[in-house]
Amino acid sequence: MQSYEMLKLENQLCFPLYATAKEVVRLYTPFLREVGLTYTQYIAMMVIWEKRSLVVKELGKLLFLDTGTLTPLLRKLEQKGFIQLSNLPEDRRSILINVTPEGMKLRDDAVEIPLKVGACVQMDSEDAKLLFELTHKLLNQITKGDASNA
Amino acid sequence: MQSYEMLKLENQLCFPLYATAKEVVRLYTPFLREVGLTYTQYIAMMVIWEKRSLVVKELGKLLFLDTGTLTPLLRKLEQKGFIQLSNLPEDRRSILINVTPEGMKLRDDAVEIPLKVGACVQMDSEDAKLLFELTHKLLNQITKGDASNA
DNA sequence: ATAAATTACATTGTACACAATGTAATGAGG
DNA sequence: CCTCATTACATTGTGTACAATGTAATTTAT
Repeated sequence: MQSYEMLKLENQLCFPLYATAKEVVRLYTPFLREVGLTYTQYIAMMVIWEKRSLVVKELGKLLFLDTGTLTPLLRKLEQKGFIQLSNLPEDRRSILINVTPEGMKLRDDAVEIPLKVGACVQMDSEDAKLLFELTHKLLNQITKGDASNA
Repeated sequence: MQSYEMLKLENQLCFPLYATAKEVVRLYTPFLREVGLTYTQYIAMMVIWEKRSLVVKELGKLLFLDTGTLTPLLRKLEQKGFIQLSNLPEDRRSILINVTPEGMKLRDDAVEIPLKVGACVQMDSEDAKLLFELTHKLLNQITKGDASNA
């Protein structure tokens, strides 16, 4: 009887984590739409803006996403003209991602987004820092010893 | 130039939140599969186990999910025999969800799941409590003043 | 009582997300 | 060199998630 307590939604840690992540992504949506990106495309572009050039496997490792998600996503980014996909000569199994000039121009439009979203949230910086650290800690804990990270 | 710093993945709070939630859900998957549920079906069943009987709108409000997600999900739970859907006589627009005896039996199989997942995580209870509180705080902040909550 | 607004849910279309499987290229061992 | 395991990505199928739209029932305002 007592053990059913652990099956109550209100006693779960996973649920507020799941729901909050979902609602935060939803907060981004209207701002991202203005620049023609989805949330997942946005975090992919963040990596691509910084690296300029990288391979799909590398991107997947950074975003914790597999090729079943990335393959169609990258094709959409290519269709929109933000990236260019090509074969890596050194290893013809790999796909190289390169940002285009339009892709870099997009960054100038996107640069306001973190501020705009931040303005909607009103979380004090101490809580934000704590939440940042705790989620990173948990993420590292979970994905450590993960075979897919080998 | 400096402002591009805010577009780095590593400086985002949203990303570890998004990735952690995703990976935590993934942790549940093998255990949930043993009892024939997906994660979303599981959190829905948690509410249904506790309430025994409730209307779709109520469930949606508790889970932060809309009918586009819930309608097909509830039909699958009905097909599996865990719930029964019917019209509410007092308001024929509403759909009433009732748990079946098999649905209640499922709870006995599911009762081990929080423990099994907890064993995979190794987060000390202080951090877990903090993370629980911070995500709840942020979730309330975001969904406050939300028209869809009216 | 009746037109108009609202509400509860259903449907459609787009986009993840991932397990499972497939395929071609690379690398390792003999 | 050749076989075999591994790797990087592609494909398929299932299941969310949600915006936008549709529909029928209820409520509100007149």
